[in-house]
Amino acid sequence: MGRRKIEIEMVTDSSTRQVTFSKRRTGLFKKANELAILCAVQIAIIVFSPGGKPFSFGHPNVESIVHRFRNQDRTPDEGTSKGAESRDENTTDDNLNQKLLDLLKRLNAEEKRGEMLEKMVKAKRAVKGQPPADQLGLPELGELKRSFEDLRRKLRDRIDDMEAISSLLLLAEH
Amino acid sequence: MGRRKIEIEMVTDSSTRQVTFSKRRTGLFKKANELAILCAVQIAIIVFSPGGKPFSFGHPNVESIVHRFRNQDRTPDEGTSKGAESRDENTTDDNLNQKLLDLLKRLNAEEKRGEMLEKMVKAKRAVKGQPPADQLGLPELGELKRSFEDLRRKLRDRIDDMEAISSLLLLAEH
DNA sequence: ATCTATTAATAACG
DNA sequence: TCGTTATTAATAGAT
Repeated sequence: MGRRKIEIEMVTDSSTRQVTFSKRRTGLFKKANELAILCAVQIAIIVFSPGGKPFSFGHPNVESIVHRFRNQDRTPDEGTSKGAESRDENTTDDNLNQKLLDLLKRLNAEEKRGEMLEKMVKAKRAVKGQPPADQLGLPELGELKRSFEDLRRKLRDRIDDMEAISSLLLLAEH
Repeated sequence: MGRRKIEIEMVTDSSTRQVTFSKRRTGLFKKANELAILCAVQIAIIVFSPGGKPFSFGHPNVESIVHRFRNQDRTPDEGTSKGAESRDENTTDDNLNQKLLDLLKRLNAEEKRGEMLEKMVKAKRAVKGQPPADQLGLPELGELKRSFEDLRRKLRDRIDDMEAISSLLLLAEH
């Protein structure tokens, strides 16, 4: 679909290959977005450029979809498309309650973490004012950053749980 | 690119939607395959059908790509489709602290919500045991569900904040 | 980055 | 789901 038909084989010229990558990645993400909207489905794409840089597309976001995919026991085969199974049917009430309780357990765990973060911020504020405002490079920053990333990861998992639970509630509601 | 141009909005007829999903998924996977070969890159796609069935494409396979993505998880030049990106430039230290404090404020707000959810679960447990386990359809379910969705929405926002803050911390670190 | 001749994808239908 | 085809959309090569 260009001035000429091309064979599907590696583009040898690296410059051309990069251009092709950029154009086609854009097109692919656009298609993915259309699919998500037209069919109201979740979709995630991860692709590494020829230079090894990661690019991703997610509707609504990559992480939750990856998580959902991993939790789903039925693994469709790789390389092509293949359907697996739908939702678990035997959703007992106990099952539901257990999930809710698990969720609450995590909520509490993260409240603690929230408190920890608060302390760290206070500590950081205390030492503030002296450094040239722009580059502090304090050791606390690294820790703070790690904490954030950890918390973020947990939050993502929790969102996944919530999506699952919402589905269950929807089913229970009829 | 069919007999008629269509708007990118959810296809209302479920039968048509399923057909559209199948065709476009096939087309998308084909494009992904071409991109992988033409540019010699790794790519993975995960998509859930309208019926909730998982489909995947991976070159060379989904798992290795997801793993690679998770490990060197740095924010790519490009990212998701939705969610208005902000990425502010002038990152002063005050700026940073303000963001951290805002985040903590939200954390506290959600702790309260967590407590509320806990109460609701307790209430639900109390009335449990009588209903036929399968279909309770209690009014509480609807409320619970709404609460979850609301909380989920807030969590998503918070993740966005955290991503932004992580970036800021990364910058501050050098 | 933009342009456009050409090919490729697909919406509607059978 | 599969095949056909009128149309639209993506893009290869050039600027």
